[in-house]
Amino acid sequence: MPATVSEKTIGRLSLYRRLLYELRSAGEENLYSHQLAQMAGVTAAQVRRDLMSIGYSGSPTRGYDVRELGESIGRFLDSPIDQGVALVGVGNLGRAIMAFFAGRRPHLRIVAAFDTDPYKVNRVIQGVRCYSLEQMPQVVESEGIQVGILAVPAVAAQGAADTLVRAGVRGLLNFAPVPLRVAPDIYVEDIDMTMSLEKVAYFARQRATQKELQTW
Amino acid sequence: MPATVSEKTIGRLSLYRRLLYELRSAGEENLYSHQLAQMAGVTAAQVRRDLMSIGYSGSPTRGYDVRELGESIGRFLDSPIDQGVALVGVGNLGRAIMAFFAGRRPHLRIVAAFDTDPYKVNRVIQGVRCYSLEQMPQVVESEGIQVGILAVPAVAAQGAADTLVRAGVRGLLNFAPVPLRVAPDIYVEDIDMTMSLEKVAYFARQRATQKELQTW
DNA sequence: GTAACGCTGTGAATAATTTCACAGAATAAT
DNA sequence: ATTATTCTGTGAAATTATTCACAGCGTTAC
Ligand SMILES: NC(=O)c1ccc[n+]([C@@H]2O[C@H](COP(=O)([O-])OP(=O)(O)OC[C@H]3O[C@@H](n4cnc5c(N)ncnc54)[C@H](O)[C@@H]3O)[C@@H](O)[C@H]2O)c1
Ligand SMILES: NC(=O)c1ccc[n+]([C@@H]2O[C@H](COP(=O)([O-])OP(=O)(O)OC[C@H]3O[C@@H](n4cnc5c(N)ncnc54)[C@H](O)[C@@H]3O)[C@@H](O)[C@H]2O)c1
Repeated sequence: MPATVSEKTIGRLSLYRRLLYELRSAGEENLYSHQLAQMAGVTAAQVRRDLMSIGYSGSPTRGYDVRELGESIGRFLDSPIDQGVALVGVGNLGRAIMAFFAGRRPHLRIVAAFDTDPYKVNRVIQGVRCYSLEQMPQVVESEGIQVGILAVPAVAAQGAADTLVRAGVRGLLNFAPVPLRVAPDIYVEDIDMTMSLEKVAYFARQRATQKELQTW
Repeated sequence: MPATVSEKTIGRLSLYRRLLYELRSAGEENLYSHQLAQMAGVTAAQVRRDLMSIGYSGSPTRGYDVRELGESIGRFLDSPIDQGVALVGVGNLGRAIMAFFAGRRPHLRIVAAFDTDPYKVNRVIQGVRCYSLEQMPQVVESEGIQVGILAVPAVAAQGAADTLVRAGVRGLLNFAPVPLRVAPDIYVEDIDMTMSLEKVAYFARQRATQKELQTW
């Protein structure tokens, strides 16, 4: 069991757990590494290697217990106490995100939203209260929020990140197409849709071209 | 100049180009690898290594020409002819995406949307016509679409992917939290917000804990 | 019993990615 | 001119991530 677990492994564990949850709903009780691997789109060795890091062991004959493994990943990934999330920027994307996460994982839910638009402040959207920026330090403090989602325009992203971090947030999910400058002990995950779409366009084109050249 | 360029490098090149474009708007004409690196949040060696793959050379004394380098990345990344994109699923997320990409890069724009909801079909949203699923093969064919964005509910994602691929699409940007099963010559990029948020929550917590234990 | 099977857990090998470190080059200063 | 400076481009090294390959085990079949 390694001291630190890589970012990639954490991501895959999250995926495995979701797949296990679906299997459990479907009534499955056991599965082998190669089955989970096929569902997750990775190799069986990868699955077993990832599971080493949480210290869960399967049986050579039955494989893994769907319920136990799911719970084991949960104990590893989730906080023992519920983690509240703050969303900054209640625009088109922000509202879609609120709708998406509403009523999902209770361990990790959006508990407060922030926006500069006075029309949005004090409204309740998807069951979540929208506050003004001035209220952020107080709300983040009182709710014990450690995670922030940035869905503000690019120009406002760095400022919003600074305010969140000053208020006590330790991790950021950033949708603004701007690399954030934060202290090295703050974790930032960027979701850069423009970059992702350009990647898809590049490789789609490349594969199409390769296909044409396929003469062997 | 390597025969194939890694996915990660393609992603960073997309980012570099955006940063260069901003610099150009700000009137900058030259910059060094360490400056671009700092803006992109990577090392200078990484920038130089990435630029090797597109075969653009800078000057040891002036660094890189902002305009030339941007154009050079464009020639490498972009298709010589405009690439149209199809969006499937005009819900909360789909509409936010349409708003976001509307009027951005003309090389790579959403030219058609698809939805099963008869209320949405034949409407024009953000300048983009919404079609029924039955029209997909015909529209994808006539528009020469190679790239698809999936913003449909999880249960509909695999079916929508299959329909897109059958119609001729070679690359997919998938927002549904479901690993897609497609032919190996189809490129898929997943944006899994649940996984990303869980990663942030995990590392935010871990860093916070480390800070507490910081006794050295 | 015990032999055969097909899995897991994991050291070792391999592959991919990043960083180091420095020769070579363009310029500026003298 | 010559020297000093500070960068780029790139082999080589280091690091990180993935895959191979197999010993060992629980189960089943006979
Ligand atoms: N819409 C998308 O699908 C999409 C896709 C990729 C990236 N993004 C990025 O996500 C961000 C939000 O996009 P959007 O489409 O929701 O934009 P939007 O304009 O619809 O919403 C932005 C919201 O942020 C609020 N805001 C502005 N400044 C603020 C500040 N300083 N503090 C708090 N709130 C502030 C605005 O009042 C508005 O409600 C942008 O950075 C955009 O580039 C959006
Ligand atoms: N909203 C978010 O911020 C968010 C975040 C992460 C992931 N997602 C994922 O993105 C997807 C869409 O999310 P959403 O919030 O926009 O959902 P939504 O319910 O608002 O929209 C889904 C849209 O897809 C259409 N649709 C349903 N079946 C279809 C089919 N077979 N073909 C074409 N269109 C079909 C519906 O009519 C609807 O317009 C979901 O898979 C969701 O899990 C959304």
